[in-house]
Amino acid sequence: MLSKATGLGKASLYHYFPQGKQGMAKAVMDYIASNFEEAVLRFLQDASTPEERILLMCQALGDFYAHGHNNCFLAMMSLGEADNLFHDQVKQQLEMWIDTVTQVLIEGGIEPQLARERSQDAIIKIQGTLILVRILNEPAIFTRILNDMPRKLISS
Amino acid sequence: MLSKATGLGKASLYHYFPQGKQGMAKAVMDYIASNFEEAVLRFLQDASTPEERILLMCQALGDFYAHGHNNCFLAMMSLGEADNLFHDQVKQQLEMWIDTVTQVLIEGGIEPQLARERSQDAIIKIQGTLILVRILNEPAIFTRILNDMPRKLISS
DNA sequence: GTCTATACACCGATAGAC
DNA sequence: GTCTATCGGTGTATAGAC
Repeated sequence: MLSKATGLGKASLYHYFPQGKQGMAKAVMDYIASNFEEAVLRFLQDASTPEERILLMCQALGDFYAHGHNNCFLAMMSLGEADNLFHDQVKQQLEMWIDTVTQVLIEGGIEPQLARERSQDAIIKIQGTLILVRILNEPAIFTRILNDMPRKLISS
Repeated sequence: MLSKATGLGKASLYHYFPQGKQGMAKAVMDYIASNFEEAVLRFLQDASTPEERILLMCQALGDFYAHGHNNCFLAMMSLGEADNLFHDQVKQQLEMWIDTVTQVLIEGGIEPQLARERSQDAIIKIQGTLILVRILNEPAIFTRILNDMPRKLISS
């Protein structure tokens, strides 16, 4: 697939990625992590109110996951052989996401432990919804969950 | 793996499964579906109250997924090449689970549409939690989600 | 039914020419 | 840098003896 997409032969790809398959996979991971930060996490570091930041993140999530049609790359990489090679990196990315949301909720006046649980709950829902939508082919579920998310995160 | 586990040579396995890999995978799917029905869904058809049935199902789910240490086979089969071969069967299984929970909630006096959404929410949480626990290696999250689940499903 | 032997395609990777 | 050719290994499956 990479060969076809780039127009390069296999050997040329191995020239750019001396670490072979693992190097190519890491490049994809880094690329997606960078995208996610730019397209989603960025809103959590805005100057606006915590409520507004949460709302913006949820909207951004809809686009990032193509309203349920994209899979989560982190979830993919936590399976099979990839898990052996990238577990630490995947874990770190996910923890960063949870921590960032937690911090915003704390700034919004929510108790630290509750903030952490709500943050976990939100990401659990994203992940679970992507699975349901993928299997059932009902994008409306993704929309429903994402619409409810800001309120569930910030309500007192 | 199958050869080692059964003590049979490859050719013998192909004798029992003339459909090859696909036949073997289907056997695994059917086996797990049967287990799930016997170990989890069974409680939803009990003679007790809807509340009690939901509670029993949630307890059974904890064991079935080894408190977060097992992956969901349906979720696995919805990825990659397997999805092409088994999408319909996977979808049917998942719909059956959602429908069964929905029916119990309706019997418990919850409006049909809300019942359906709550049922989806519960299964979303199971799926999402399995991903988080697998990546973060924090089984406590699974316990927390499962403990809250009966209340969230049946509360008025 | 089970085995050994084999076919065949693909994957990950490298060698070496240009 | 890019290519063709090739290697070793593995996965899926079959042939044919017993």
